[in-house]
Amino acid sequence: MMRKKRQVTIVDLAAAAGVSIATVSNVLNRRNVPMSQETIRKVEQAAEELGYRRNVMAANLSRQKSYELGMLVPSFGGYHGRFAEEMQRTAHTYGYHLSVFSAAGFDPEIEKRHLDVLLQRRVDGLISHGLAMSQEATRHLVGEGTPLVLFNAWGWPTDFAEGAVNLDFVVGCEEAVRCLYERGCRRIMYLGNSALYATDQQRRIGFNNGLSKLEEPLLTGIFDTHLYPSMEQTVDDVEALVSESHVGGPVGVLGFDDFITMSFMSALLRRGRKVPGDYCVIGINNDPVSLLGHPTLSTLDIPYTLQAELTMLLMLKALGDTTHLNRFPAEYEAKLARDGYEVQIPLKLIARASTGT
Amino acid sequence: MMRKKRQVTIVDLAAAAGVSIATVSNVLNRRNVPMSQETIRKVEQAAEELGYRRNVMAANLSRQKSYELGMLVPSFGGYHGRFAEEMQRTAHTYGYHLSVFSAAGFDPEIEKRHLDVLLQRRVDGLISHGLAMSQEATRHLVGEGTPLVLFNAWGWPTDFAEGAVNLDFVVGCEEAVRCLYERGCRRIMYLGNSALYATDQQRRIGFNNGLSKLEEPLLTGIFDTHLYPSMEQTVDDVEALVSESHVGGPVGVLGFDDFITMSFMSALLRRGRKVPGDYCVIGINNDPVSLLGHPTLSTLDIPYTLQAELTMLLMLKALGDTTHLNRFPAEYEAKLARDGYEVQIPLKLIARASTGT
DNA sequence: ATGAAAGCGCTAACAA
DNA sequence: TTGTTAGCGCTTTCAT
Repeated sequence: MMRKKRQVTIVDLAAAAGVSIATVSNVLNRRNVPMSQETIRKVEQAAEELGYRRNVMAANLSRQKSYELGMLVPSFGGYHGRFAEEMQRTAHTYGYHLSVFSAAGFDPEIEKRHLDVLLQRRVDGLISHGLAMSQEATRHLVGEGTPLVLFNAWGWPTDFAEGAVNLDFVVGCEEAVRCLYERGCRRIMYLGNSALYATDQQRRIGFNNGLSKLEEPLLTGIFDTHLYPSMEQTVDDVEALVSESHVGGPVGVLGFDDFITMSFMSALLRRGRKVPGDYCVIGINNDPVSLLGHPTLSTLDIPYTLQAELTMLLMLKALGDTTHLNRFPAEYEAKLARDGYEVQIPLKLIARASTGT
Repeated sequence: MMRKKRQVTIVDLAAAAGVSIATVSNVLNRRNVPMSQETIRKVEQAAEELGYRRNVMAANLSRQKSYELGMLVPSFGGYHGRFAEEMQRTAHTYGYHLSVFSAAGFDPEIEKRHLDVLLQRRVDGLISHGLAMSQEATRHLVGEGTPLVLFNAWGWPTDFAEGAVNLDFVVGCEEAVRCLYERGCRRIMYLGNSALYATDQQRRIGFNNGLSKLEEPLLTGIFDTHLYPSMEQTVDDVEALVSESHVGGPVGVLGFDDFITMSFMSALLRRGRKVPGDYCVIGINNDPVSLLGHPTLSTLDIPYTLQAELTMLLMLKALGDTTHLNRFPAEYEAKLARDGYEVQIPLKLIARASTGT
């Protein structure tokens, strides 16, 4: 077979340094065994001179552990890209390397393929959103042996994942509703997105919970933006509903995310409505876009670091990796104990111009 | 040593099917050697029943080839995330799997780390933007043997990369300037971003080229948004400059990207300026945000697929992988031959409301 | 059409 | 303090 230019191996280093390969291995891995300074120097020098580079495939194969983690996201855009970035950073902090793959939307086939490759690569653990592929397929594919930690997965079976680290959209949306109410809104709408079912459901639950806690009766409505051909038409319907009531004050709107909300707000402005004034609107995600518009958008902020740390904590526990466990704040442990299988990450409302003062 | 539950290997399959491991390997890899249907059936059945999953580390180690590619991006946001996604898809089309890592901004340390891990993993090839780390360091790190294909890297040495697939911001910006001129703008500004030096430079070159091709004299200016504490102040300075001239017509503005441009436009609207009317503005990237505002933003569209295909073509050539080469349109080959080391990807101007009609 | 056996580069138990 | 050696799971050459 045609091989590429032979790589430099520990055998070469051993020869160059005049020691055995075991010693080379020990030096290179800074293992906790006694060895003379002289040997260390010789080996390191040889490595430097020969331009040695460890072959992790061989190492992984041998020690049955890869220190590689795999992550699946539906896309690199918005929240998921940002979270993936944070996870890569966090994983590194704890000695792991994280590869991220995008499922290009929510394509189950692509998900399956990435999962399979990851498993074939013998990653130590998997991190994934509530997958698009069936839970049956997931169970079958992942099987035993490779721990799976979920994020933003609600109501997933507790038997094949270590747990789920979820953004608490329920409480977040409750607060958003409360905020709108306090700004004088007595007509409050939610702009949903049934295309992203699970996460939309959470928001709806929070929205309804929030409404049910208010004193005065309200005019409320839920609009599924996914079913509208354009945002203009959504606004049409919202305004039609609003005009039915004779209550005063601004109309409150909570949107599925900052994109949808910004888009809705633009449509509003385009037809001369005032925000705030005629409308108060709140988005979700604190995406950079929320700062771009005029007015700036009130939104729910996501504590990426917290979510990433807790996800990693769960993973390390599943991996039985006790080395770094003490580096987590004690409160994280407590939170884990309190929340159980589904860990909740609280969202913080950031009030900006779109909700007035 | 404490091993995890022993994996199912081809040895197990061989035993179960009553054949040798060589045969199992042949069957599983659908190699082009004669074998009886019966054997194939037996092996596949055994694999199915025992839940066999290939260990690619062992396979890669043995055949000295991984079919893995590594990619480095400065972040998962905006253009880079979108392009990374497209590259993953494209790589798969040609039988490769692509891992993407974010350098968290342009941190050279993180870049270095990711590169090193990728190299240790013996990926077949590397794909990277014009790195933040020094070219010296890059040369040293990558060394021989692993092909490197760059994207959006201008003026990089031709000796250690296979080539660079670059977005043609020069021509794109020329066209943008032309467009503004045709809309009646006789005062044309560029909003730069020196934080992203190389790509900003390309835009400036195009901007100046565009200006130099116009007939009438103009009032022009370049503002580096990176140096301003807020977009409000940038607008202040722009308006100050503009007020110096007594020329009529709208003011034309080309922004570094859609984010900066949207932000600028918002600031404009906030102080009562009309877009279009008082100002015509154009962004770059055709980011989803460009559709969110009011008015919608004219922008330069990026042909992700083309850029990804050409990047992959370059990579496959470097890998000496001739299997799929014929799947590329002949014009791609021609383009490669024409452009040489730095391949240019043309950008298309999308005229929307922000430049009027 | 199938199998035996020599690696691939590294780790780790054990011996010296 | 250092070395020997048996794997890790798979590919591939060369016999049979």
